[in-house]
Amino acid sequence: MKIATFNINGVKARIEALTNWIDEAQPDVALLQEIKSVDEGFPREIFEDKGYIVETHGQKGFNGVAILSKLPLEDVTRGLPGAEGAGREGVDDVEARYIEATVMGDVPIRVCGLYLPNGNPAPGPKYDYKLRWMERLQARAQELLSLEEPALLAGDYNIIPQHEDAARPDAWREDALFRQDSRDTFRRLLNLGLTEAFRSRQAGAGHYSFWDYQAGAWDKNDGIRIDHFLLTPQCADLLTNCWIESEQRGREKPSDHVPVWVDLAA
DNA sequence: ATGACTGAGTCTCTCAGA
Repeated sequence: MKIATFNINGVKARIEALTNWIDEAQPDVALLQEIKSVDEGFPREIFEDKGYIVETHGQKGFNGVAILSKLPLEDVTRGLPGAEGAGREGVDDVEARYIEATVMGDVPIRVCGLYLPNGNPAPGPKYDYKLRWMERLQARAQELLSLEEPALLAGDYNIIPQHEDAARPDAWREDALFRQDSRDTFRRLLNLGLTEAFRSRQAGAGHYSFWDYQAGAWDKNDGIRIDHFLLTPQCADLLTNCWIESEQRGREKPSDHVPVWVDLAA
């Protein structure tokens, strides 16, 4: 089963590039971030006509996450638990950044699609929100790990885990994506017993998932790797491959992120 | 080549992204 995570930077602006990608790449499951759409505005019929089940958790203007799946989904939940200020009824967070569902293949897989807060400018309230959000994610990851079942947490983490994950790490030293607190909090998440899928298959520098629109970043391969798959042990045992589809960044009217994939023996 | 872009809403400017 092929599962992709893709920060599309606006479903309306990306509809051509996104549908072309779906047609060519044929993901079994796609976890989308930054749909920048309310649920009612998401063009679900376009994907339903291609055979996908569509579950969204959107808001006006910014953020927003979605799951497209060729397989049935069960127990869909929206929002990351543990926010102090509740938003819409039944949803814990004012910002639409998290969705979970169980993909009902031969082996059921719990998939969590997340769009972690950027956190800039740092330090400041937005950075504090990012770190608090990561603590809540850690609590949810602990719950999932305690079930000892296949589960994955994937999406735009807005974290550069290591120096080799940025073309110019010095330029990011004080940025919320690379600050020591951000990396330490990400490391604590991994240390619960999660496997970072890409680094379990591929070492070395030069592998990125985001290139800024500005200053010719793509042409210079001035990128960062911030979109990740974290797998429970039972899910990591199913992993057969993980790769970054960087070619998408060179397409017409691309997102600034590209898809990251896992292939699971499930 | 000292490359200031893109998307959405408040909509010809501002905010946010990373």
